[in-house]
Amino acid sequence: MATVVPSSSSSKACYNSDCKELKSDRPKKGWRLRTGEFAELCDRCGMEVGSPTSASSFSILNKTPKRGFKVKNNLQNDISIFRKKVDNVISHNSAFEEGRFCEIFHLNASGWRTCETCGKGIHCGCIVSSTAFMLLDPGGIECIACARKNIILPSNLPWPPSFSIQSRLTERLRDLSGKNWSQLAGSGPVPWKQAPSLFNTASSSDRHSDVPSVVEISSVEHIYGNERLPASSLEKKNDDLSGISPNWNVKLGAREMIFMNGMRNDEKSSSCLNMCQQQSSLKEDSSTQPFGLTVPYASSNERNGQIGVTGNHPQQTPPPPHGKQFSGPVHIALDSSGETQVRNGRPRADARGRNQLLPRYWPRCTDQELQQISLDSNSVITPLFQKTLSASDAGRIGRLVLPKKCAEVRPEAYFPPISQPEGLPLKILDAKGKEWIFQFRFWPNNNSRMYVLEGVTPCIQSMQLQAGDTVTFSRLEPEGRLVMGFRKASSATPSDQDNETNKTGNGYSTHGEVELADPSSWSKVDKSGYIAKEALGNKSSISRKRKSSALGSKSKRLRIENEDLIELNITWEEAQGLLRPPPNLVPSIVVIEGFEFEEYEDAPVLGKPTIFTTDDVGEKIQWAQCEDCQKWRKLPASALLPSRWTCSDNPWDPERKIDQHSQMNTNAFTQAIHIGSCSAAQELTAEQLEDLLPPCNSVVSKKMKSAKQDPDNVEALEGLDTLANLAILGEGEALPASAQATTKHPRHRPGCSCIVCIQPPSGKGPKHKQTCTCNVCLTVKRRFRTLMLRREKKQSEREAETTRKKQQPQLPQPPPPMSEILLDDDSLPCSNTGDSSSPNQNREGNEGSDDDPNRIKSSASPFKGQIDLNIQPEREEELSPSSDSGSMIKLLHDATERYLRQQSMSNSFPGDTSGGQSQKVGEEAREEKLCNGVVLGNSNHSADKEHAQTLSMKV
DNA sequence: ATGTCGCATGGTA
DNA sequence: TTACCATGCGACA
Repeated sequence: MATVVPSSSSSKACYNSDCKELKSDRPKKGWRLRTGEFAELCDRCGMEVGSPTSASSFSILNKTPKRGFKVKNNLQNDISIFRKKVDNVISHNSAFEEGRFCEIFHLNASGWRTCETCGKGIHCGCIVSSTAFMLLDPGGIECIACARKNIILPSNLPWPPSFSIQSRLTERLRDLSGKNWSQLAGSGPVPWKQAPSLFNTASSSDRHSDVPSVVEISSVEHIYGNERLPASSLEKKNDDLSGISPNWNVKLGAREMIFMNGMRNDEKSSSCLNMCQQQSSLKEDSSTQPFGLTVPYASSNERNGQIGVTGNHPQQTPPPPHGKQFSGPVHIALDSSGETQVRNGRPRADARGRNQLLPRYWPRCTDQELQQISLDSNSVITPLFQKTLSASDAGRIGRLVLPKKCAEVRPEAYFPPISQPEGLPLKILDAKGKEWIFQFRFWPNNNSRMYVLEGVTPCIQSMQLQAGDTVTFSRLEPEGRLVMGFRKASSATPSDQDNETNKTGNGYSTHGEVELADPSSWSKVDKSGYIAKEALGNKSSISRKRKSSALGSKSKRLRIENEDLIELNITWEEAQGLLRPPPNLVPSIVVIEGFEFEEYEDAPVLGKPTIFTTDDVGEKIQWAQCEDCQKWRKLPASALLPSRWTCSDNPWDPERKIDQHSQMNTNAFTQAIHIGSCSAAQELTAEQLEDLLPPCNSVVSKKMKSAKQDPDNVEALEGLDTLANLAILGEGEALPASAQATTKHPRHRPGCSCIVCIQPPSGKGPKHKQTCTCNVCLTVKRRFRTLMLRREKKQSEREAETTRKKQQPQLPQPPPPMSEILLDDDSLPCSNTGDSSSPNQNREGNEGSDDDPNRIKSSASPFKGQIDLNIQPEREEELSPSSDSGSMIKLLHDATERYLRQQSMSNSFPGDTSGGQSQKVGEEAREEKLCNGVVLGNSNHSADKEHAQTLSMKV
């Protein structure tokens, strides 16, 4: 009875071809026909159907011409039995009312089966009916009602209902508890042992031949002969399904066909409503529908049907095709325009919350790709999932992180279960047929597991993949082999765009919703397949606008890599220059690896790069350049400027107040207060600016020239990083920018010339001779010297401590105070007031202890006769006295003395508050300031201040 | 110094 | 809040 053969309304027979009855003179209305008319049923079949109320209750069903499906296997259903049963039912109710009519005009009525438990006939050939039964492990099916009774039975339906139905069917299943559904869902996937074909441990013949395993989307032509659904029908269908299936009508050209074997309920997709024999009820929330017959993937109709694409589980792998119904390609449904329907592939999933495979893993393969994958076989391809390669995936580590859902047995058991972290080797074919063997394994992670494929590097390289590209894992049926396809990021499918850039919060394309509501847009959508590609080139302003993109963190990272690379093409130094501490926050000081870092509770703020200095009265100021007039403006040091700052945003310039014609970029806030003006003259001369600019922004020759012209400035600059850089440059030819890069500390600012910032990164930069007296070398030497002094003192203290210990051996020794542990080499001469810290802070207090012989290293330096600027003073400290460091010490001493003599003309800094120290200490402290611009061993507050003082210059 | 392995961490949905 | 997962990182070879 489910096979409804369209017939002329003038026919006297009941429209139900299985009925054999003659319709009466007043036939009952049945479902809506493609012509827009309603099927005329006999009194019995159409009983109680003709009333408007009844009709409305079936509106979705009636108005929804469905895509046709074929059952790929050759399961012949005992329709006669079913007819009898239906007839029995009909004797009580209208068959149509009972929803036992399949809405599809099944020409061949394939797919009818009987429940193994109750014998109820169920059409298994369409998506909707897939919710009405479940496959049984031993074969056969069971209606949903019977399944409820055996709810703990695992479902044989790994694929959820691909399209949810807001229908009477749903209501009928509403009483099924969520818990039950959950349980069903949890059992959704077929246990791995039931799907051995993937690893060729069982032939296809082992499978249950009577299981309607593969349901394919057949072309409308196939179902309807050469007829096609009139546009009106399609429209009606979409009207009915509006709000149900936002994505399902996303269509592209045939070659852009995307596979989709299912949709979440909230996608509410629907392509085929098959109201067959629904005695059970679905939960209203179709998302909880755990069952689903294989939702057909779209497949290529090219290559004479050699490519079959299914969404079935291996267990449901169809037997070798035979017979006209089961052979040939899986046809994708065509819309009225004849274009191939495209869907975002969703592998089977139980659509239940966390058991659901994230949309980003849904396989979206073009048939071209599948054609690529299909090789030359007649295999059916089952896209499983895809993974957009992260940097880690594509990196040298060779580990491809697998989605847990795809890796674990349930519910997305694409890979064999592994219980040991070592996992199993997996053979995966690439599109060329080459076999790769990856280690499928996991490691524990947060009470969970993290699954990876190891050893993918050769494959990745072979495919020339990189981060952002996508690999697709499919299964080749009936061989059951895993196939790995790929898609370059540059050739991302439109659905990728749809899913990754157009996703709204719920992960579904708004396109789909719009398009669903307007079927006429289908053709647009079809084209959009290519348009979307073009849109990709635009780097999708949409994606940036969308706050909640479907992109994961991975994708965001990728996006940065791929799209914002240019925008991020700034150096670390520049980035540091952009960082500003959050306003009104005092940083805490953290010493890491001997280096001092300012740590803020809040993240640093990206601000406009400015130049910090002090004015002639010793007040900290900063200079900022107007974005409009390019003039430099003096601002308080505490000012935090936006990245785009103009004179009009300058409320600190009362003398340069509102200039009406320069308010282009003024916001309301700044208008309300004092506002600067671009018309105001710059307070900074070009030469002064030249001096202010950090070396990276200033031509060295100009700087030197400027220095010559202004001895005062050169004094300020020479004591800073400029001098260090120049010293490095002075070694010979100018170094490329990369060679000049230093390992500046995170809070480095222009002008900071602490030893951390002035030394080139490890392995970079020229090697300095022992006799070199450049600023960097002198700094290193001086630090070394102070280290030695400190070490001596430490040792003597330790000896004294040991003596005390011997006198009081029973008393536990408190840990040394932090000031002692973290004392900087230069802090020793300074006060040990506990606030000592510096960017150079080292741990020689510990590392330099003599009682740690492991730390004594040979001084055999690979750079004999040279000074490695990358050498760490604390390491130097560890030099063995027996080594040739003695000469080095002497050299250091000589250089230091020479340097001190050179600096003897320098006056004490006004901000030098290191009173109370010995003269030597004071000199050293000053010495540090002169050389590094940062008071080593001082608190960060004073250091910052004095840093600015060091930068002080008469502007 | 470099690569690998195993796990931990933290960002994100 | 939790789970996932991209990536960092220490240990080790």
